[in-house]
Amino acid sequence: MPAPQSPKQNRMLAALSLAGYTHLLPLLELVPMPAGYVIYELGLPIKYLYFPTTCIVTRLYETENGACTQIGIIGNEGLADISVLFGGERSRARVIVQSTGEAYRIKAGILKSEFEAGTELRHLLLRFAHALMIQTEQIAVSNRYHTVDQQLAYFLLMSLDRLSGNELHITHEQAGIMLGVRRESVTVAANKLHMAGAIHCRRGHIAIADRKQLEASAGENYKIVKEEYERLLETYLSSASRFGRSPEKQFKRFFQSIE
Amino acid sequence: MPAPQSPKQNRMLAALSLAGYTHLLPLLELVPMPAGYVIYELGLPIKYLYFPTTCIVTRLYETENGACTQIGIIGNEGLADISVLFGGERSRARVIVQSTGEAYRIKAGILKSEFEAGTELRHLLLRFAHALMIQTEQIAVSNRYHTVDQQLAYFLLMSLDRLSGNELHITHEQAGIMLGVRRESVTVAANKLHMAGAIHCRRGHIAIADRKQLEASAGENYKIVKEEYERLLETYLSSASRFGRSPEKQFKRFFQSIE
DNA sequence: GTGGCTCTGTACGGCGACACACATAGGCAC
DNA sequence: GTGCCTATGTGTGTCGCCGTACAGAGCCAC
Repeated sequence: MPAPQSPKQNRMLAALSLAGYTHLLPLLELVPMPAGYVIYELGLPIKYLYFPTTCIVTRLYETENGACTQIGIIGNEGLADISVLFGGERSRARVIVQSTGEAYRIKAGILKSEFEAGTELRHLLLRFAHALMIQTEQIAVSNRYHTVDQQLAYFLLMSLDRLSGNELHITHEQAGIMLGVRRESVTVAANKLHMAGAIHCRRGHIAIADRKQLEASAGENYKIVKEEYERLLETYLSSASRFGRSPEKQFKRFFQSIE
Repeated sequence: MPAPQSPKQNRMLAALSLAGYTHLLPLLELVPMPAGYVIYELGLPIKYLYFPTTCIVTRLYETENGACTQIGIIGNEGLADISVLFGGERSRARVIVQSTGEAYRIKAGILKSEFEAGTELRHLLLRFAHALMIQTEQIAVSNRYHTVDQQLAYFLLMSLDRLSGNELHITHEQAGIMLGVRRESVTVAANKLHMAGAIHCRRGHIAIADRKQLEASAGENYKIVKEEYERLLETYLSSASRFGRSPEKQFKRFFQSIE
């Protein structure tokens, strides 16, 4: 495991080759990320992009009348927010810190240039973007077909996968905002999950009691996204070793035949 | 207007510089795209990517028990399917032809190489990917908050924006599959839109009667995505002129500093 | 025109979530 | 402990969509 307070706590950064990492290192700055901090919002200028280490970041979509839905969650496997790199300056998504922690930030313009220039970083970022898209697609499906119970289970699992403990500091009200449902619906759903033995609730806290049970409650919903993220992390690892040896050469061979 | 049966009917290809376009041209092949043709499905090999000209392509997401939801629609402004370029080989999205027409196809491996190599094409593709992500995000929100009427209106507008006429060849059953609702719900919703004077239905056909009214029925849903796609097309136009003059200059500096 | 298939319209009970209202309980400040 | 604020639990009526069932209507083949 990497030492505390190292950029390598972010798995994407850890996946970089030595050359790529040392190149990026002086451009990174450790910053605290308090819950509620707005990283990106329509109309606000974007100065920095963030590689989370111990915080988690949520992508929300707000409708005209103020209703929200979470459309993605980002932990130490990624970057907040990737959409800036795609050239579409405007997005209705609002990106905020969901859980207090730390991140390494980098000037948005610099990372954009790095994204343009270096194949290695770009590959990692695109691969991550793909996983994020699958997350959003899955949420779209979930919003149509799944019950609040299932969605709450999914949300808890996704969040806790990206945190060290097994307890989430969140009220039913806040969870309701994330899921785009009423606070009361969260309460009812949480009670169902509690009855099933999956979670344990305290005032302002939700903890996993039985992970297997919780995963069962979430259904295919979680399974698919989890698998995708496991594949993402595998890609990170293989990328690190591949690029570690001889950056560009190995990369070319990769396209000729899959090793 | 471009001549019939030219790759320039696809707006992304039309946005390329002369150099980029002539480079790509011999690699493109005109193919008919019959409705229902599967472009991409989990488990099937991907040989070709498609630049639609007169067809429209839909991205569906299928759950384990066979229920579907549309998570995106692609016309002559884009490419089907971009996810292949991102390095995530697997996606649960199924990409099929929704409306019969034509497209220019290119070998997936070749376009992937072009995507890696050329900044111009990559910029266009990423910009398009951003618009597609916003579409998916919007659908996620829509699936939570909007009624079937609104979603049907949105679907009709998005489809007909990408076709030449103002009539869609589609049954209520098929529309129901796209929206992820029952056939009967589509019938009821279509009648509401008909009563409002927005559309006119025939057996197997739905036509716009009053576009303003239909847009009003769709709500912010459509407006946001439409604006995003207008911005995308503007980017295409400005890109064509910018790259026409001096292609790689702005990124050269960073290539040097990397080495 | 006639038959037959597909598409469309309508109805009814059920369920999940919503809006609203209100009661209870946890935990911090003092 | 006491008070107070916030978080949580519960109930009632409404609404939108689902599942199911069935009737009518359009259109092609013959």
